[in-house]
Amino acid sequence: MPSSDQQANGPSDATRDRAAGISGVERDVIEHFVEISRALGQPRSFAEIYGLLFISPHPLAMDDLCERLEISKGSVSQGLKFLRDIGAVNEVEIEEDRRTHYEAVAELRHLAGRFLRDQIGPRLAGSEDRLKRLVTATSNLPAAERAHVNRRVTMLQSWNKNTRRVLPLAIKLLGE
Amino acid sequence: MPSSDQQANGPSDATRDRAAGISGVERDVIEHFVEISRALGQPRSFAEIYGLLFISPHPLAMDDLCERLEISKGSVSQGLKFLRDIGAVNEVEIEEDRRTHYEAVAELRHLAGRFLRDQIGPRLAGSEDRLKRLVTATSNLPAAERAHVNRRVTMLQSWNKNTRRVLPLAIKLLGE
DNA sequence: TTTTTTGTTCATTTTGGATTGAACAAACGC
DNA sequence: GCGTTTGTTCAATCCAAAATGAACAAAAAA
Repeated sequence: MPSSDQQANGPSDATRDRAAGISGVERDVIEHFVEISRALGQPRSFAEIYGLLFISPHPLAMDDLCERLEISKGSVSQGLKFLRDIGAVNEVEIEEDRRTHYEAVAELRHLAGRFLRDQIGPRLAGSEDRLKRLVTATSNLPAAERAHVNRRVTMLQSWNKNTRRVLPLAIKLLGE
Repeated sequence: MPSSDQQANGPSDATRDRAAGISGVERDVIEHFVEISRALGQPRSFAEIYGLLFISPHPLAMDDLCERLEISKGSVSQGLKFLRDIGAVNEVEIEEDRRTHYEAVAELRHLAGRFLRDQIGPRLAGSEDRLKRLVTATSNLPAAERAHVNRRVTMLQSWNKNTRRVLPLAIKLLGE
């Protein structure tokens, strides 16, 4: 009876969330991650998944996440894929249960580093390409406009360069 | 005739945007800011306003922004309020025109600093409060859970502390 | 083999937040 | 005073992105 054991002992806790077994403290920790992830423009469900894994004392499988967070299987699958891709969760093999379980990677430097590298880095690279093309487009502009536009575009290039220089340093500093 | 002069000379440009006078290069620069701002979770219209001001050779009034970007007066008003608040634009007085005009503040360090201080800082402060309350809530947990939850919450506090320490440094580094 | 369990994909639905536009206020010119 | 111009506010609307859930595939158990 692997599917109903969570009903068997946990749910007498008066502070649990609605139907599923989310205690008050767990809810608060999850909400903490939801807020952070909103600031980073990531969907709420992703943060909920990471949050529950972060506070859980043992790895959880997709089913557990669906039931306890009350979100759909599709969302959990997508969320786990994202979290796997940025290295925020690890797969864990559990004896006598063939479902793959997940645990949260709990190292700030690792998390931030991968997030910045995978989510922000590519955007900065794209910007650089776009700005290069802009320089070309600028060159066949009436002379009057050209000077000013060129100054601005050059400025944007230098902003990009600075940002790419500082991000890796910031990540390194985060590691204590 | 201050309102229609833009129709008098600019619009013969074949690469202009639909009805309003946005040239191809201008459009690209604006789009550049739109992408950056999306990564920061800010509305498109705000980025469009800043972008047009950034590339414009002279300050613009609300009317100009409405017409050329084809967005509503309400949006422009809200966008300018936000940009004023974070110090991304300056008000400029123009002779013989009582409308207040705006110019973009074009210093990366200033922009990033104010944005982080005003938008991210308060969130981090809020987090710290929430985490403090969490520590209290944790203390009346069954001993078995308490140890683990406490370790996790402590970890979150240290992440917060590190982030607050690194952000100002990163801003300083951005200033070349 | 057939059935069940586990997990992914993707077309549709839902929704949070951005945009609109009308009502309003405030400042200026007459 | 009265009309006009400039700018803000906020309820209603709209839309892009997130969530859903059914269809599907793959692997294990029967």
